[in-house]
Amino acid sequence: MPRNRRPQDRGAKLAEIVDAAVTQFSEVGFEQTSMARIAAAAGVTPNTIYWYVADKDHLLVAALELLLAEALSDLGTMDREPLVEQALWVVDRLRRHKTLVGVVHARSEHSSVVATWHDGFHALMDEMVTSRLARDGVPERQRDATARLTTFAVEGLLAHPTGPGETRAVLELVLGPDRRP
Amino acid sequence: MPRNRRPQDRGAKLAEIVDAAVTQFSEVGFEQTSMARIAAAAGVTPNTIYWYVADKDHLLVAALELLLAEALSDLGTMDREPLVEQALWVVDRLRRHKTLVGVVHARSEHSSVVATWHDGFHALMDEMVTSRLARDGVPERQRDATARLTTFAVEGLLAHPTGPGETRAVLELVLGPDRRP
DNA sequence: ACCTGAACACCGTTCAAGT
DNA sequence: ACCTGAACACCGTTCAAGT
Repeated sequence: MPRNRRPQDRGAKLAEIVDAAVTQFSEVGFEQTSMARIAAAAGVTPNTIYWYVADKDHLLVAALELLLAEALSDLGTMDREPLVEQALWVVDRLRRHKTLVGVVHARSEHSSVVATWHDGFHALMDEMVTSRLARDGVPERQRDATARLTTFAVEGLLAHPTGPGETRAVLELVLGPDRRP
Repeated sequence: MPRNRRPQDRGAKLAEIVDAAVTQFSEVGFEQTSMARIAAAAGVTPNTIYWYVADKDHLLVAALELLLAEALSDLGTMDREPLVEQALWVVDRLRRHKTLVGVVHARSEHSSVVATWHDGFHALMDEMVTSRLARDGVPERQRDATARLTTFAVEGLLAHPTGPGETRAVLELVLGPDRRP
């Protein structure tokens, strides 16, 4: 009778695979994580993964989308906090997945899915930061460059180990209270 | 009679291999470049490379060292130019090898040679920028964070495509003329 | 000292075959 | 529709063997 057997399992199984990928990518690293390893963690055979995702880069994008969605949802809570605090929170939150910054840049060169996700991510970041800068009264001429610089600072802080004081100092240099006129 | 046959060839051959690696890494990308490809470009068999370098990561470091030495030597020419111009020149100069930024970050996680080179590179950058900031009269408290931010900005500009105006705007935001009191 | 041919373990991915 | 066993082409690296 059921035209599609277990119609809700499909999404659930995919989610399991993506969850396994997120964990392995962040703990072991993208390149060091074989499809076989992810498959084992998800309780399937390596080739089964290919029924759910096209290839390893699509799996990376799925993992990134999940991570981003969670982070954005949590970030919503601190909507009214100063930008520096929000950026600081993002850095702290994503430190766990710092490996992925370099991986995204490296893979973007030769995988169009990753490149497309990467572009969209930056567009989103730019838009979020720019609108908040506008709200804070930063003059329009400075907004674009400040938004770009903010993203670069966040990526740089993620990719390189920096102490708490240093991290705050860098972000305040970009978004600091002295920037509000 | 010669205890070591062709004593000067050793360095020359190594240089050929590293040159081939630099070219292939920048044109095709590090991951996409197989040892076989580098070997072919250098006119040797794949396994011959292993007589000169320990592994692919050591070859990457050799390539980075060559690139950095060349860039620093050329940069010496513009020692007296404003910092913004120097940074702009560096970005423009290294755009050809932009792929390597992400690769270094990605490989640093699991290769100690690459990690060590990466650390040294940042220490050098910090020192260079800090000393120039001091010369420009930037107060000591701001120097460290500004130096860090400069590196992050340069890396960000390299990793992401940005137009000339945008690139300059970002760098001026960090090092701009308005920063001199 | 220098270089090679042949092999090793492993990788992402495919595919014919099962249910 | 979903999953698998077995295979494919390729990878970085090793090693015994040559000169």
